[in-house]
Amino acid sequence: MAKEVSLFIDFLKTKGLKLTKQREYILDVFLATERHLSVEDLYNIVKKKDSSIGQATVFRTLKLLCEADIAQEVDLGDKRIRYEHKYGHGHHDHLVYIKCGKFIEVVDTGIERLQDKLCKRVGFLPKRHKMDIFGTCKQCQKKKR
Amino acid sequence: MAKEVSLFIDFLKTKGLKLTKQREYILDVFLATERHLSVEDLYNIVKKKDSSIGQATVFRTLKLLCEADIAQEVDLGDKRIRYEHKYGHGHHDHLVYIKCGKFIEVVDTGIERLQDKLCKRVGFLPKRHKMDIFGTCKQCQKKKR
DNA sequence: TTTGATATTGAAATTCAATATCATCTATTA
DNA sequence: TAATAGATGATATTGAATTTCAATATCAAA
Repeated sequence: MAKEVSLFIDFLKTKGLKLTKQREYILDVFLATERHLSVEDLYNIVKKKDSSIGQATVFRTLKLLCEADIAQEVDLGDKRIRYEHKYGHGHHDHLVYIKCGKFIEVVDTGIERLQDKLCKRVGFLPKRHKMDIFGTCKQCQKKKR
Repeated sequence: MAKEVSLFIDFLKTKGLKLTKQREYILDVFLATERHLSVEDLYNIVKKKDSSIGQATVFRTLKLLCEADIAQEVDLGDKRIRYEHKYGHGHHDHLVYIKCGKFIEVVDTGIERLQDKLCKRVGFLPKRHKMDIFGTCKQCQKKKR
């Protein structure tokens, strides 16, 4: 069993909530998918296997997963909330491939250090930051569009 | 007359569009406001002076200003599209003050350089990026919340 | 001027994702 | 088993973004 599942069970327990088969299944699918999913994306995958699961449940489960620090929202500027895996993924930025839709997570300690310096310089106490670089990967650079 | 106004006139001309008093007034107010405005924000300011101007016109004018490179969208993660001045403001990142809502524009050449390096390292061709740091300024750090 | 072609406007309608509501349904416990 | 609390899925609602549409304004040409 993935660490995330037992984490989720613990989280639900402390909140007085229940592990249902819907929640379990939604978490399974979420963990198995290495992409930035919107609620609708995840719902579409989930309903292929079990068409009885409703979009509302997917929505609510994702919120719970965020509360449990298993998932987190990402904003890639496409006007939809997307979710990514959080557990086991420390702070990171994104390189987002604008043509193929893939992304990679990066951390550059040099950049992080300069960000802190910059904040200190102007008397700013940083709480969180986001840095996303949008561009194309080698494969995509060959494509017309 | 602000440079932006003549820019806008030129833009409209090449597009076969007209400079109306509504557009002119909306641009005036936009330029006079040093904040990240949503359509609604700008509309609320505009209608104080001229209550006959509709929200749709503000919306459309902001889109035109973006096309003319006078304004640009900013996404500060509050789930609304905001607009900032673009003309005369080169690329920059933001330090956003999460309590008082102010922000400053920053450019750190060190960070920019490291970003480019990072991209080169993974064979990624960057097109655009955004980096926003959210935190509190000195004044706000004293406040409870 | 006047006209006619075209662009613009404001109000209202529509869209779309996010979220809330609610009448069941389901598990667990007394 | 009954009672209780939570969960579910269908559907309704919200709110910002965007489009529609009939009325109006603009401007070059007559």
